[in-house]
Amino acid sequence: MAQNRVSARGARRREEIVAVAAELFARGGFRGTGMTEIAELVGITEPGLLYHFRNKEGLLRAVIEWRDHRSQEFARDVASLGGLSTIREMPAFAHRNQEEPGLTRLFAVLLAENLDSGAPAHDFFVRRYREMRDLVAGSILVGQERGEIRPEVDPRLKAVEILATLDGISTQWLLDPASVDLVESIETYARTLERDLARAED
Amino acid sequence: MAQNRVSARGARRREEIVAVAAELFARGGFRGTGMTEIAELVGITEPGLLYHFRNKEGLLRAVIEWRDHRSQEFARDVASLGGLSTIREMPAFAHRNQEEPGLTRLFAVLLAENLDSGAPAHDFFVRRYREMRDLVAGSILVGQERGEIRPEVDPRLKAVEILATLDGISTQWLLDPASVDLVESIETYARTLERDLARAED
DNA sequence: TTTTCCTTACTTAGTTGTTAGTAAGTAATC
DNA sequence: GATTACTTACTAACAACTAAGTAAGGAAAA
Repeated sequence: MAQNRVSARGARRREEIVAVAAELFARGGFRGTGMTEIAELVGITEPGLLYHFRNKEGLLRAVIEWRDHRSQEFARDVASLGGLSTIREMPAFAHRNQEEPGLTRLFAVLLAENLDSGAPAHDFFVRRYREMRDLVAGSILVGQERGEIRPEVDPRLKAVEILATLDGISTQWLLDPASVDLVESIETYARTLERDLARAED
Repeated sequence: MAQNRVSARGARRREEIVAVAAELFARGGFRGTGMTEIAELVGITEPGLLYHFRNKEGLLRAVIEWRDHRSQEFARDVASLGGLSTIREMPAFAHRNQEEPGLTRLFAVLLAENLDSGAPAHDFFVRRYREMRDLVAGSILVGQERGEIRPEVDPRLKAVEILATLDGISTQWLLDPASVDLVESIETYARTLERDLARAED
């Protein structure tokens, strides 16, 4: 077929399609978005899309992979700091999400759509969250080794909690941005966390 | 039409349908679940469903209302305790969710499907989360008046954070129950919260 | 430099399956 | 004997996807 061939023109077109699809999937979900809708916005016919992507699921995969790269890069950078420094980067993370709500929304919507095992991207999200938890837990462990973080903290449980809170705040913000201030909420949470993790010595 | 008439037989049938629909919406979402699928599982034809419910969205509304009643009852009971007592009821909340994952899953899936304003149940979820935040914030305020909770805590921001964490933990558990222990995670979070909210006096 | 020719990037037209929802008639129930 | 609770038969719209043909681009040959 065609997807394997590397052609500058085609690659550019594919990126264009992926960007549009990401936008629409973020709004309406995978199941709620039709190929026609995507095609129309790209300025192509429906079979034109299917020339570039084997099928709708292939397009979904491309969207996820593309967006995941950027997202994981950032996460890895932040986590590599280790310990409390990682936590202090959380407001930056919030700012980025606020300015680019598409990414945040895309993953929130797709995650829920793929909770069920058997859903097209279920395994991807299982893997992703395991990796993220490992990343955060590792960062906590580093903090404990440095003596910045209380040793009684269970890194794995705290990782679940931190990711949960960040996701949950983002979701409430996406639902009702007039009522929930993303940056303020995450900044406050970061302070809470710092207080929580730091050894009680004052 | 028919929905207004009150007939014992019909009411029972409607409940039956709502229960089945809730189960299927929880697995596959609203958009991912067909009327035929629901009808088949109820043991009725598709137009048979539409006799009881004006259309698919009407069925969704019925499902949400039904499940929301039970859910909010519980939330109200717990919040009425006020202060730290409310937080100490969180493990019970976790146990209930674990034993009845349908409800948890239903709301997680439907919430994400309705993030977009214009989605059929968007307004419902906006209202629901505002109410829940008010409920939790009120409970924190009570705790502060009693002197159980530090006065520096911002009740509204802490309410966002608490709901976020509970939702986020539930979602991770739904996605990957083998990796995330719902009850343990929430119990640990409850302890964290108690430590966080209590005045620092030891 | 122009012609040849293959590959890439599509289009038009159509298929098949499924969707929510309707119209009209019928069986059960009170 | 009317109201309630359906059924069968259908429709119109739309879903993802396929088949087959074509236009444009770029590289190589004449």
